[in-house]
Amino acid sequence: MHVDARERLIDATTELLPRDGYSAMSPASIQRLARVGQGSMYHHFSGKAELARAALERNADTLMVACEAATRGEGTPVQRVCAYLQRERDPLLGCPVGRVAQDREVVEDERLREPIGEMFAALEQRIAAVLAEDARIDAPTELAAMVVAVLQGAYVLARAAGERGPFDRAIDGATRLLQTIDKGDDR
Amino acid sequence: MHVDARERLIDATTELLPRDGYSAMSPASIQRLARVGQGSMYHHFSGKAELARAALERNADTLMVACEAATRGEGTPVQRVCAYLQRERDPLLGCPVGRVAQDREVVEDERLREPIGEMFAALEQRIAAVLAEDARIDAPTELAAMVVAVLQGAYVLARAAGERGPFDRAIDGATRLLQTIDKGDDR
DNA sequence: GTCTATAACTCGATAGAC
DNA sequence: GTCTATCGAGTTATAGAC
Repeated sequence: MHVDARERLIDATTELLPRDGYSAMSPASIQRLARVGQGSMYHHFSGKAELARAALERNADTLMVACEAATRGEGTPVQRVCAYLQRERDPLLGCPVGRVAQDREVVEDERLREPIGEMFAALEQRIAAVLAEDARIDAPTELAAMVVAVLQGAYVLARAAGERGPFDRAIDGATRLLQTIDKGDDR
Repeated sequence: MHVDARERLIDATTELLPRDGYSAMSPASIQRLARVGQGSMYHHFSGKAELARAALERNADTLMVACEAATRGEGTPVQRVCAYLQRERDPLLGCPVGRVAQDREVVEDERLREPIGEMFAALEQRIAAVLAEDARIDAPTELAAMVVAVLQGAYVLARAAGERGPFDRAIDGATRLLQTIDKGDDR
């Protein structure tokens, strides 16, 4: 079985984006990993930006699906959001999408920023909707933004520390705090 | 009154680091802003990395001082931590220190990662110490990590969205949640 | 559709005059 | 201590053969 070059290029970019970021990810490295030549890459994509956008959209989809799966489980709304927070992640690598949101080139190119902004907005909305199922929780919108922010910030701290400790502490702190507002009696 | 070239170089780098990140910040732009020539810069510093480290240390010091000032005020421990969260910031620019913590070149160069990691550790410790003043708060260490993470994540969300909305929501959510554990009777 | 060669540019850093 | 000229490497992208 053999996937075509276009597909392999997106696969490779999907893998390299979180590792190198956008600016530091060179077309040469993509071509190497995808086992695709220079000319081939520029045949399928107009350039690095278009390829990165395709890969970002794919990574964003994957994360959205994972969020929906994690929050669809059993338990109170708060418990389901906590389950999402506790998901398996690789803190030292960085978030496959958020990792590049600090990159200046990305933020200044609307085509690249768009899929990232949309994913975070969708994540926030999804989590807010789950929390809103419990009518006694006020400000579900703000709590949802906080949940997404804790995750992204936890990645930043882990990378800055060179170890996952701060990541786990931050997630743990957020989980504990959320549980204190969970009355846990609406199942 | 006239500051020497060395000082102007650090000043300029201090300003450019949060704006451009590390990789995208070129020595040429530093020289332009500092009104210092190429040769002069390489006379005072061994290169871009050494200059960036000096600037990062300065930015980290500034932020630590601001955190200590904000948490030294009136009110319960939780109120003082919330006051720190609510400090005036420029979400679309990015944190003067955390902004570069995602950069691969920075993370892989111990000389650059060190001052960043140390600042976050110090922030966490400071906030944990404040929260620990209230003996009824459990897991002050984890809550402190969460507070620092929320801030860093809020920056990420704002840059990804291209507007400060998500930043304000995340800070607001964290503030509200923290206030729910504040019994507010130990002053 | 894929290849190789190379253009056009920018990067960080160095050399050597003054 | 500061200047200008330049190096060598690496960048994204294009040209043109196959």
